[in-house]
Amino acid sequence: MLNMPHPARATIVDVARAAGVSRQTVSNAINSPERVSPDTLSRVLQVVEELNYRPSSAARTLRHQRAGAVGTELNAVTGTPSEVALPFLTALTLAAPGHACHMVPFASREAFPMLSGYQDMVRRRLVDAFVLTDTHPADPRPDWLEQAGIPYASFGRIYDDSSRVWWADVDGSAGTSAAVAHLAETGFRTVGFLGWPAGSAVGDDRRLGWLAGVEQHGLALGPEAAAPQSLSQAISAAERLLDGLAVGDAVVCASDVLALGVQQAALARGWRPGRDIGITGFDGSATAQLHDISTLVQPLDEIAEHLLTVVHDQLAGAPAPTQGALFLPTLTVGASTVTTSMKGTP
Amino acid sequence: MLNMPHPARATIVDVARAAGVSRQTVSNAINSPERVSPDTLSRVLQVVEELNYRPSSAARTLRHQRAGAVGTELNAVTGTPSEVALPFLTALTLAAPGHACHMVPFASREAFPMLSGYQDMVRRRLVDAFVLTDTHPADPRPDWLEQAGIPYASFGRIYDDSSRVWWADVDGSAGTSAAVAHLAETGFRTVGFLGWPAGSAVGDDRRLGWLAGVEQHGLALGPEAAAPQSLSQAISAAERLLDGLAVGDAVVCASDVLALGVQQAALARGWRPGRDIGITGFDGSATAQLHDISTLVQPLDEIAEHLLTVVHDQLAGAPAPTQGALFLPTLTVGASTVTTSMKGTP
DNA sequence: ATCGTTCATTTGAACGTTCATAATGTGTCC
DNA sequence: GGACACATTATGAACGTTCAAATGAACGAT
Repeated sequence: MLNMPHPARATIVDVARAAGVSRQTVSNAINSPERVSPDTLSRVLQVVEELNYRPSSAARTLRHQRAGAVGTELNAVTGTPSEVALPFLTALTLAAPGHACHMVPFASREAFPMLSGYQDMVRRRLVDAFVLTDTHPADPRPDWLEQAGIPYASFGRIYDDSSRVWWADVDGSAGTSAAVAHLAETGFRTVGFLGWPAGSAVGDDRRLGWLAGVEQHGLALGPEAAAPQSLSQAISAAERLLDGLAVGDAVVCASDVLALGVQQAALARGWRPGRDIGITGFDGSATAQLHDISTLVQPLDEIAEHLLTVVHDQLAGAPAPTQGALFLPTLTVGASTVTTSMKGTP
Repeated sequence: MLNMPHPARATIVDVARAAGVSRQTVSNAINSPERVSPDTLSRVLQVVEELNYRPSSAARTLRHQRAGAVGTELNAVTGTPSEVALPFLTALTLAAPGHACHMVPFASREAFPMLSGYQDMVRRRLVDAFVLTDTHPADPRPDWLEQAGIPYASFGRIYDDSSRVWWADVDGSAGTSAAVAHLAETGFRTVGFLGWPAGSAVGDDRRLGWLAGVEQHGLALGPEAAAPQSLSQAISAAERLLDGLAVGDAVVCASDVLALGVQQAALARGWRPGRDIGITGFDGSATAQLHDISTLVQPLDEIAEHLLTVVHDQLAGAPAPTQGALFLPTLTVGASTVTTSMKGTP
């Protein structure tokens, strides 16, 4: 089996030879340029360019005892994957080079993740830390990882224990509150709410923002309803909700799929979204974009940046922050709250 | 800065000492068990378990001159990311351990990918090869990589040059043809088509399957229309299309979004999908699932498996295959072609 | 002239693994 | 009994990098 020869890759010794210096000087030129005299620096860097040298990450990992990589689990169980999973992974991947690391996804077909999967990756020195997603109340992973001494950061609050601070999340309440503000500005006067069945921490939070927003802007509190994250059930719930609303009212929703349900139910009874009824969703998902629904876009870039900082700090032994971090979503306006024929003050 | 001590990780020498053998014997016990006598083997493996030893991938990479990793680019440019991007990445990630490797995603905000990004990852020994996605006619990447001697495999045909064989794709024509067969079985007699504007290789392929299917099953050829991958434009095109169809007819679509457009247009004129009009989409995307549209699900697991085999073979210097590989999509039936009240023969 | 100080650079060692090869023991055949 | 084949285990070296410590040179201050 004649092994395909990799295109000749220059090593640090090749560069050293070509520049007439030692290994270490090349290493310094790259990692601590201030330690190298200006003329040797430029000479070395030029050779680096000529030979297209890049330090081997494997050798670095071996030497530093640090993989320079962060693992993250992809949900592979059949069912509805989170609508923001890919954009979030993309945000992490984009932010990683700024933290001198890269992402390593992993997945299993087991319904529930197992610690051993996480542990193995660390033991094999494939990753130093993890970014968790879809963290839910009673999620065992924060406990596991903490006891195993494995750094992590979670996208989504960690509910069990308020002493856990290694997370970042979207400020749902502020988001729906901002949605109500937008509806008020646009001219809607009564605002209802379509959420998830009570008990979901994320959903309850978003509901509170609706209540606060309606009060703060002196609007009329419309009815509320709940449905799970399924379009058909969202439509059913929306139909009941619309029975209690009139043309000119609005509905704030806890997710984009729920908002889509309201949109479909409205269309079914001939109400034009954005004109006859205002609808806002939550998450900034592709679904909202596709259906032109106003939605609260999660600041995934900021969150990814923050989470990588958090794991980096843990690896560096920096003191833990005092609390998790909340980030504000931003409203993206679609046709579901404003149409070309602007609503005037009646 | 007190560095957080990694939980003590056992090395191969620790295992060797504890088992009373040499490094190499431990290595053999793990990599070539047949070279080790049965009793030493079991003794060593037991110690491996006790100490929870896992070989350092960094040391292996350094020694083998092979990263054991495959890179893949995430499309980070704003716009509509492919609906199957995440499921496909998940499929790759699931298949990777079977090929003794892991995936490394990367991304940039540049509109067009640059070779240098790919080259750097190889030079840093972060990855050995790449899986390309969204390959389009005149895509420069296959050329680049081939000239740089970097192994790759593409999800999606490589159009420029039929001598390129390192790809796998979905058999679009067979897919739409199967969709027509399903519609025929279900009782539809006239079948139209909603595709993308002519010139898209993927779209043209899927259109041919519709034509062939209609002929093969002796159905009536309905009208056809085209729209880009945007819901509003799909709806407009679908409205024109439906004008030329009657209740009881069906439409095969080149994508799930287009199918959604037909569904929405049908609902708008009071036609019940699955009963009054049959609709099939393509891709098995979350959109189709959400809206309960019959769709042709891409066999992503098979494709991922195949692509990893392809890059592995290249790395091993195996002879190139004679052609790319096509995989059949499978039809998932939703409410858009069959409803609870089964269509009988009239 | 001698001694320290500082700066730029070099050298030896180590990170953990596996390849190539050597050493050891175990029979087998004449 | 000795030469040979074979199975099993052990040793040295190398992959490419960076840390810690050593060397050498230039410069003042004494």
